Amino acid sequence: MTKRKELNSGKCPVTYALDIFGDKWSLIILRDIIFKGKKYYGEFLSSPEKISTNILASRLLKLEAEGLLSKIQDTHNLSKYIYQLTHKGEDLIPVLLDMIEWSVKYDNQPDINSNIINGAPDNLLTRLHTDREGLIHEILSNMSEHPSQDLKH
Amino acid sequence: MTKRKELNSGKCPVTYALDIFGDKWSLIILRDIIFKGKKYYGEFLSSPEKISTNILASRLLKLEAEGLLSKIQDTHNLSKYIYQLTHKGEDLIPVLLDMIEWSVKYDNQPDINSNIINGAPDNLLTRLHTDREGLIHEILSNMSEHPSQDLKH
DNA sequence: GCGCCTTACTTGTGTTATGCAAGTACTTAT
DNA sequence: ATAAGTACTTGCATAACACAAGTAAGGCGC
Repeated sequence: MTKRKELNSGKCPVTYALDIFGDKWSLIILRDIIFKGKKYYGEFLSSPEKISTNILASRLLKLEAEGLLSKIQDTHNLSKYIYQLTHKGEDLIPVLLDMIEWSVKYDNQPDINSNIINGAPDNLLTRLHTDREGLIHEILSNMSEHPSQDLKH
Repeated sequence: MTKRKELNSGKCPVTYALDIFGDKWSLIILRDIIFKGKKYYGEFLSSPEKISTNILASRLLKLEAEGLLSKIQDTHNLSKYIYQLTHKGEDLIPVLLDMIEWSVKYDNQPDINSNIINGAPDNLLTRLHTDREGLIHEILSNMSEHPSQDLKH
């Protein structure tokens, strides 16, 4: 019983979101950061989806410009840069989680259900319903935990 | 404390999803069906985002081929076809809702918060947290309620 | 039946985005 | 000093897209 007004405001929220991350590569990059703990340009290049170097550079620039990522120099290797999520980027985790839940439900590849995303928290699927908040917090703490892996000292 | 295995399964769930609806236009079409109650080719064309006719046709074909939409002839006008969501398509509503929530939080256009999506249920934002299931059911019932609008008798 | 409008596309053409291979500049390791 | 690592940039071929026009089938008035 909802009224449907035909007036158009400036921009619909869905369009706002799609203009920022509504392409395949942006979300692949975000997935790599969120679930695989990646942070370097070279790490993104090594993903099985094989993103081109120019596309990766342009997407990182755009995601940074839109405030989803921040780029800082790695103090332990000045030729490397660390890309990490801002709060605006972190708040996209629910979108990714819903997409994963949907895919697992409808992708009938046999091997996919046993191995959701390499590096994602255990029991991700069941916890989506029972402990969504805790799951998101674990993902966030996993991300901040990982930078220390690369400092070999 | 999650183990990160480096083995790659055939296809990651995020990639599966993106290969199906990971472009701007597919999600615009789904938004129009879900929140605006649209169902005809001509209605999709009239959206403010101005999708081209050939792109619309190719996307409708793909979404149907992927099982997100079903296409049936309108029995009251045989030159028209009704595009409607399958269950697989309906299960994308949570993704759209999360995207809307994210956009409303970060899009600082002043007029956007007062008028979320024309035709969407009232109090959508607050109900995202307090009554997510009920909200989804209302969206679904809104969709099935609307076909009767066009049968004038 | 015969125009004429509506509806849902298809086709052709120019422009934009992407994919791929190679090259550049700076930093680090030997 | 030289080589290797890292993060890009550049040039070119290909694919996707936007735009305008055209086609085909159904509905409607007469």
